[in-house]
Amino acid sequence: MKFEPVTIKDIGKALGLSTSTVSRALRGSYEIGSDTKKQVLEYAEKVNYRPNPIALSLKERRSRSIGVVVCEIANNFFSQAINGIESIAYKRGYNVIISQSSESYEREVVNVQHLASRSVDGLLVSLSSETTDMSHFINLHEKGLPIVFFDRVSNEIITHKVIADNYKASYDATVHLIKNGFKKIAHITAAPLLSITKERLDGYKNALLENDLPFDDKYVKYCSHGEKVAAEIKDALTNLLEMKQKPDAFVTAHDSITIALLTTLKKLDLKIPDDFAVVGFSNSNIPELINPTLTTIRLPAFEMGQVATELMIQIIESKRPITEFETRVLTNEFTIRDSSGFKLQ
Amino acid sequence: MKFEPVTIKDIGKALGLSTSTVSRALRGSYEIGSDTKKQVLEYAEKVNYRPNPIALSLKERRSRSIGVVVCEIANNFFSQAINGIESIAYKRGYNVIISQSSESYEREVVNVQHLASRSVDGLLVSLSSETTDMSHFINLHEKGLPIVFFDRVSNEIITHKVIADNYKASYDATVHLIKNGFKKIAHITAAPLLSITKERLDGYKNALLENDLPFDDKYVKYCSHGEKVAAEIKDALTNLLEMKQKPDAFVTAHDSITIALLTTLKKLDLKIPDDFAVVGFSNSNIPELINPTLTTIRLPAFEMGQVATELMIQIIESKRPITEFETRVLTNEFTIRDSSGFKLQ
DNA sequence: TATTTTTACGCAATCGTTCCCGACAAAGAT
DNA sequence: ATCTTTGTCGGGAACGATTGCGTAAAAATA
Repeated sequence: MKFEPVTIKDIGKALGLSTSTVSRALRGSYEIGSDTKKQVLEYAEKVNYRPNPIALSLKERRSRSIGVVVCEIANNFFSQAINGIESIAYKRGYNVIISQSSESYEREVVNVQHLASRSVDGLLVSLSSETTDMSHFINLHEKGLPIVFFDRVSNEIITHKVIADNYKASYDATVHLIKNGFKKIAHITAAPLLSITKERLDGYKNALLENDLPFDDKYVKYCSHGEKVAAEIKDALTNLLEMKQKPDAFVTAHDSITIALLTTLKKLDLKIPDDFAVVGFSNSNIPELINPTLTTIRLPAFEMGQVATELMIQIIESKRPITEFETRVLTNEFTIRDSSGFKLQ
Repeated sequence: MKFEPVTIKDIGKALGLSTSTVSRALRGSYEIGSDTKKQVLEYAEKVNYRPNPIALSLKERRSRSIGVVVCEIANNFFSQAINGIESIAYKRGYNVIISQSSESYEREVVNVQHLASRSVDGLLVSLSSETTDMSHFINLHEKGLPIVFFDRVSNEIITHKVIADNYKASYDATVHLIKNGFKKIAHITAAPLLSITKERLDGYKNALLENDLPFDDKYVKYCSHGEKVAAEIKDALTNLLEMKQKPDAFVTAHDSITIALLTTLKKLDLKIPDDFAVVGFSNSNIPELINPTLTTIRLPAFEMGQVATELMIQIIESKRPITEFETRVLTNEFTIRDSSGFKLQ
């Protein structure tokens, strides 16, 4: 009843050879006679022999698998990124083991330990929004486990990183709104600790300053966006709408925030872009179907996953330890649609 | 430089004990003295000992990992389902290894072989739209590998299955359209081979017949929806619009078809629901933001993933071989919005 | 005190594979 | 004819953990 694949030992027994001979024949070693080699190869083919990856992992201390740590799988950006990861990993013969932190530091730590103990050959990481202490990564990294960060990175570890040009994206978005006549632009963004949050905030801030508009803290709202983004957005929005100088436009720094904002505005029966203009970071596949069509910054999620995985495999398969690391910055797709149309005077 | 975790042997050496004693102490065996036990436990804690899962896998011929085979990760339904899978698997101490077939039979076969050779303890499968030959699954299943199907199932293998009530969903959707005055309802659906396609077609068909409306083959369009759904939809739509009796409503059987249809209708500047009403299967998180708001059938993706995983772990951890299998049918969420509003007379 | 039982631990096999180290024949060199 | 080389192959350890069996010493019993 059990699942019993054929082993190298079985082949040896069947052919009257030792396991070492079979092993060598299978790997095409020069010290095996061509007759024996052919015999083994043919028999192995016949019985559909597949080397046991578990045994190989134990022996070689590598598993040909890559661990992925993200905060959420069911998210446009990350599922697209995972798609990119999987596409490269598959081609290169690696398995992908996925775990999600749900934006929790503790879950992140547990997941990372779990993956490490499963002997993944490397870790592809996008940090949780709670993470400040990086020691769980630093420990493993110092012991030689390759780590590549993407999207949400940290500068506490020197390794390959793959990010989008967040600064430029929110800079461009903000400038675009300014050009269209909006002057009181609010920024609703993710958790303050994240690298993406800082970069996007800087872009927004500098766009304002360079266009002689004031930067005001009160126009910046942070949403940690765990399970309850909608509620957070509503609070933030209520807060913004109660201001004497209420904003006339929003730059949202995250897909779920964008959606929550649009939903909230719609519930309050506020018009876009007449009451408020919106430019959102979003990897949604239907910005054109939203009413009004949504001006978006789309992150190159798929490519980010691909590049991160390529860099990872490069490290894993490198003979000599890698000392030169790079930070790959990919460009976003900024598409202007109706939600950021000209301000009515 | 290498990544060298502490082993049971290291502990034994440090404490002057044999590996067997350490192993037994760690597992709390009764035949180890309490002093020794305490000593080992404390030392293991101190050096942060973690048993090597690879070695355990080799020994116990199980890997505490579950393989997932879906056609696409970056898809609302599947990413939500994977979320459900991961949530249960994590709780029960299992890893999740994901692969995608991209609707290709060949890729599916390769992925399945790959997962099987990695000694996954079980396979969670949603079939590709090309799959007719099930022998790659049958072989493994006969050798004792647990398989649980979800969403896209096959009756060639008797095992647990988790599906949505596809029949009822499309039946209800069709009846709803009929009640709202639509009489020429087209059905745009997925690949003809899939179980979900058949079930949804039956629901649609019977709803028509029971309401004394004719069922017409020409109103049913199949889209295999690989990479080029949009083009397929456009063809199907062109075809439908050229009919003398062109339809006045659509029931779409898949998320990407729904989106492609809406996009195409929008491009052609056709009005919903005045020109055409639409009810779509969709697990999009923004049906209310679409213009007009979209009447949807939402599959319980997360729950399906959860249930499938629970059933899987039940099989894996069962002492005696399981002979009684069930097909769990979960209910969908049918939400009526504007895209299926009353027909103008 | 002598014998049996219990306690507490070690030895060694096992899982599937690789690889170092010999072994031993035939062939070539001297 | 003897020695060295070459070509083929097998033995066995190793990877990390579990576990059946064996056994010394200590404890319990006769």
